[in-house]
Amino acid sequence: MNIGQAAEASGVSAKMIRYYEQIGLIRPSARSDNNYRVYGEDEVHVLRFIKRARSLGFSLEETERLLALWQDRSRESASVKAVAVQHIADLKRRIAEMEGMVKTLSHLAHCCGGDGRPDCPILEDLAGHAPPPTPAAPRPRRRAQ
Amino acid sequence: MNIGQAAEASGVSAKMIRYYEQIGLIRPSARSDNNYRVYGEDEVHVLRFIKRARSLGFSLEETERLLALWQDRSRESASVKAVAVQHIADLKRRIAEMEGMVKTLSHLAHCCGGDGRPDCPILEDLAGHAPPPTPAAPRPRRRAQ
DNA sequence: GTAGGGCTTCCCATCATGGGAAGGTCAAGG
DNA sequence: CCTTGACCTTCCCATGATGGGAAGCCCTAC
Repeated sequence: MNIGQAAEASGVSAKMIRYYEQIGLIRPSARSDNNYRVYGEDEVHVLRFIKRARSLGFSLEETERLLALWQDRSRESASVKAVAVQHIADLKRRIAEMEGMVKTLSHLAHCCGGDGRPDCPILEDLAGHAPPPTPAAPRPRRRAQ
Repeated sequence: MNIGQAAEASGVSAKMIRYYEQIGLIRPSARSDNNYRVYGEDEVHVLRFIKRARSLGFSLEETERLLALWQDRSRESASVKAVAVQHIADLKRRIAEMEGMVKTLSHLAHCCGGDGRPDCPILEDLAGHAPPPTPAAPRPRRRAQ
């Protein structure tokens, strides 16, 4: 199986497969005579594992730990659970943070007329009730080059 | 006021102030004889505006739009509200995504013994019930150089 | 005069992913 | 036999927002 087929079969892009190999998340695959990467079922399972872990929000570093635990038959499930529990806490923290933003913004948006007049509580909040500086907004917007 | 004082007064790091200037989010400050950046109250207000917008999760691009609206006295509050409403929707989408992760993970973690035995529903889920490939986990972990 | 702290620019790293160029390889079809 | 197109290879660059740090200039206090 070439990298394209492994990508198809696992849902991980070829680009990412090469990257995972480069950073040592997966081991270098075998190569065929023409120097193409060659994959088997085992490798596809590993890629699917990574894909699933990523879709649950685990970082590549956490994914690496989980992968190692998966392949360690003498693991203790407590080790796995610890990684998961930590990640859940992290997700909850980020969710709470965003919910705070939503709460504040919803309130402000609710108080904003959203009409043709310039008065806007959203801007007032952002400005901390300071008057806008007279100079116009910057236009060029050339990002770092 | 030098950049360090402006950073102190606004809560935006000196590093970031320079960056914002570089990408055109704020206009280049005046310079003193010794080529130091010089800031006044107006600039600090702008920086605080940016800081507040960032703390509400707005991207720098959205922040730029809000900044322009703030400085446009003939703005329509509808324009501001549109930016906010879009951002709220975005936040809600991301929250929902993460809540899905939390839900799945909480269930799996709850079902996991978290003891000294190797059996682990978390790994089973990640693996899609495939057996772990025999090769040990990769160790080197040398990131892209 | 020198020590320290602040400022300047410039480069690099993060995290995970994608885009794209330049070139090798292979199969099908004219 | 040659071309075309679809693969594959490596290499470099970009994203978004931020921080770290080096090398060198400026100013003030001792």
